[in-house]
Amino acid sequence: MVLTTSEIEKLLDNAKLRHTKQRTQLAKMLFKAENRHFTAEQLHKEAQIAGHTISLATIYNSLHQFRRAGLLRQVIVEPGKVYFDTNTEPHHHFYIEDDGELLDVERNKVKISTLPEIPKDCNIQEMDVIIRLRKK
Amino acid sequence: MVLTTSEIEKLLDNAKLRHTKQRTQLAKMLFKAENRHFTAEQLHKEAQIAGHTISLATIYNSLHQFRRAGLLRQVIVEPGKVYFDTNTEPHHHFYIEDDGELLDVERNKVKISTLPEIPKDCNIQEMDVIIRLRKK
DNA sequence: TTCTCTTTTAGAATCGTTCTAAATACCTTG
DNA sequence: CAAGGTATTTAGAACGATTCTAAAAGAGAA
Repeated sequence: MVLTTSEIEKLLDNAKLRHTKQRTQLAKMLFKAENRHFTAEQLHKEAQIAGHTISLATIYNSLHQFRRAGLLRQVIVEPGKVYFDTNTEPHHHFYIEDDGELLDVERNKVKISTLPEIPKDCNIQEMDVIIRLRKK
Repeated sequence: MVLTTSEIEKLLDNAKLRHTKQRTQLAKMLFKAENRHFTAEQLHKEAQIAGHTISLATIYNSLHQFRRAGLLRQVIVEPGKVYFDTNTEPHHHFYIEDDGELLDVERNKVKISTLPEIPKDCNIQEMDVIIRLRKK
């Protein structure tokens, strides 16, 4: 279930981003029915396989633009590499350490009943729960 | 409250690490009454200020040895840098995004009452809760 | 079309970390 | 204590992910 061209246009308009070939191609790859987790490098390879010509720099640029527009979220689970997540709802993650796979955990599957006192001069920005798994 | 030389020796013995000048100096800097969070670079600077001659490579080597021995834990909260934590008990973290400061949150301050179902072929390795804060 | 501003790009630069190979330190054993 | 063997340390190179740079290409407005 891929977005139509006009849906992509709307998405880019909302993000206040011009419609360029590269951004349109990326948006079509990313915003489908199912959410996905990926790194910039993975997406670059995928785009090349799909026959798109897009430089790695543009991938990085676009991912950060999408992120600023609230269309993507970063997930940090491993030193030296950033995952992006098309699921921008508050939720959590399983991280399978053996193969670097990231899986969504719905928010309501982790019930947090007590929170610590927040330092007085701070606001909560976000809360990440990462459940690290190893294969048996 | 710094460890005595013989306490450091015991600590290195338990970790099955030879007593070298560098490891002893680092252990003395790290294992004090209060727990601390730091990066390899920060520790390197600190060691130099204390007048110790220790290369960055040795800092990295030693930190990983201490980690393997269960004396340190890694915390990953930011792309492209690893924090170490002398608190090896299960616990959580505040991360103050403005200045990269990491604070411990005792385990019992976050009560997690429901956990999602774990993929059948996996075991839980660890669970990280990171509460990201911004200064008002 | 022309002008201006934005976007893309290849490649260089950067940053934290790891690797390499040589020098040094440590610990036996004779 | 000296010799020999292994472990450790080190400077600097290498690395991998990411960001930067400056130039070329593209988009939109007049």
